[in-house]
Amino acid sequence: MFAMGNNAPVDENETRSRLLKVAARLFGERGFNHVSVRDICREAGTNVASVNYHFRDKLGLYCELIEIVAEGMNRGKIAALEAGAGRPPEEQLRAYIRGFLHQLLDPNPKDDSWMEKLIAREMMEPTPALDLIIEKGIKPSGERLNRLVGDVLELPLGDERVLLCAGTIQGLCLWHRTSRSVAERLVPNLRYTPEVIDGIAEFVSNFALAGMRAVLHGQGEPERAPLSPVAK
Amino acid sequence: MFAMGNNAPVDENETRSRLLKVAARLFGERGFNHVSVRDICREAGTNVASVNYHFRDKLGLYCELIEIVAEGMNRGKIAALEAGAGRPPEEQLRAYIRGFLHQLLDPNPKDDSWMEKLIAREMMEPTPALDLIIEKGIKPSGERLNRLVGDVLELPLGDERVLLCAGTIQGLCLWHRTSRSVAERLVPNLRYTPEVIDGIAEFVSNFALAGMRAVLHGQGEPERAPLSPVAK
DNA sequence: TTAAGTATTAAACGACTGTTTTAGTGTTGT
DNA sequence: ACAACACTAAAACAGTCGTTTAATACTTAA
Repeated sequence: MFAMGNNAPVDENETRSRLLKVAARLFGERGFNHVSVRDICREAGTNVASVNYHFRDKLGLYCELIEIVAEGMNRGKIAALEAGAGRPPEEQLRAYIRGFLHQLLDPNPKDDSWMEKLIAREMMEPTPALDLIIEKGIKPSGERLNRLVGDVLELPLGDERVLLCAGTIQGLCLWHRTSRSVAERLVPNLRYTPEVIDGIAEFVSNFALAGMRAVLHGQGEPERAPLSPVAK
Repeated sequence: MFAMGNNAPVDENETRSRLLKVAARLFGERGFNHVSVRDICREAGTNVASVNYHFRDKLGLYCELIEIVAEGMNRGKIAALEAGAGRPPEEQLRAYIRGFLHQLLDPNPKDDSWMEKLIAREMMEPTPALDLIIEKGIKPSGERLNRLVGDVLELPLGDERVLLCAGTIQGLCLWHRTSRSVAERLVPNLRYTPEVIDGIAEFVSNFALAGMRAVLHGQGEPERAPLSPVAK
């Protein structure tokens, strides 16, 4: 039943939860491939074999972590979305971008910002867990963004332009995460304070909203090239 | 054993140039950390020790490669820039974006597209060669883009909005490289044919030009947050 | 012809990786 | 008491990594 043979039973299986906690931090900081099982166990104060005992293998720990954190992230985002349900869609989109950027760039991260960073990592350096990440993290998050973009553009969700714009907005945000290491070298004394992140969010929002409207009204040269990725 | 002290000097030091050629391809495909010295030597048909003999170590080979390819890339970009010198800046910017995306996404890459992919990689997963990459690849390339953006916006090069817009355009292009692994899973049968890449370039150009103009004319809410990354 | 220098080779080194084995805890249900 | 169970511990395993060593062959210069 419960309280199985645990030697130091603080809560149900302390070792297991310590591993999850440490692994979440390390994977978020360095990514799956740059964290060894021994790193995790050393910081968790457990034996090297504990990961394999509790999670089958390293990837098992990683996947379980993804499921846990994805659930928390989605709950948080649904709450944020419902909080601004009445407001104009533009304003909701601005809030989305702002929240997204804070989770990606805040140097004092909350626990639930792990997923966003992981998505950024997994895109550049996919692991066998990419499918799980897409299903649990990217798809749910992307659907909400799609709906917001569709509201702003007053287009149905399935419209190709909505999908492209939503993807582009995700890209604009993730870009600021990806380019951090370079930005910090090009701009000395760069610090991602909350005010700086707000400024970036303001810029990205303005840029994106104008870009969206241009796509809607067919600005620039008339679009004649097929936008659909499925060619011909 | 046979053919130990291999002569057959086709050109000056064949082994060395074979290593460079193979390494360029493999590093471009998989990145520094995901290519082993043994991978390179196996495909080049040389001994494992050859990398260390000719380039001191793995990083030495990597850095020499960066210098070589950066030179070629910059020469190519200068040529492309001068070719369109007379045309309107908007058109030049569209050509820049289109060329950039083709180098990032073409599944049958030319030799000189290695640098662009490497920059995308190094941002997410920096190696000790990041400083060299910034100096030889990102800075020269970025300066030219800055000039283009400055021309389009009719602003001086040092203007903060120019730097931000140029960086954002780079991000928009690199995003399509970064998100490939996810895009290929979300959109089945996705193939980056030249026509598809042209369509993406068209979309990105329209989106970016509109975004730039919005930043210029202060669209959206009036900008009150400090955009400068150096806070206060 | 001899000596130096260049280039290539097989083999090994030491450090690290994820994982498994084996033994040994203590707790639980009967 | 005793077997079953959940858990932990130290050690070893098998593999990969970048790098080094020592021996060997070829070219070149004296």
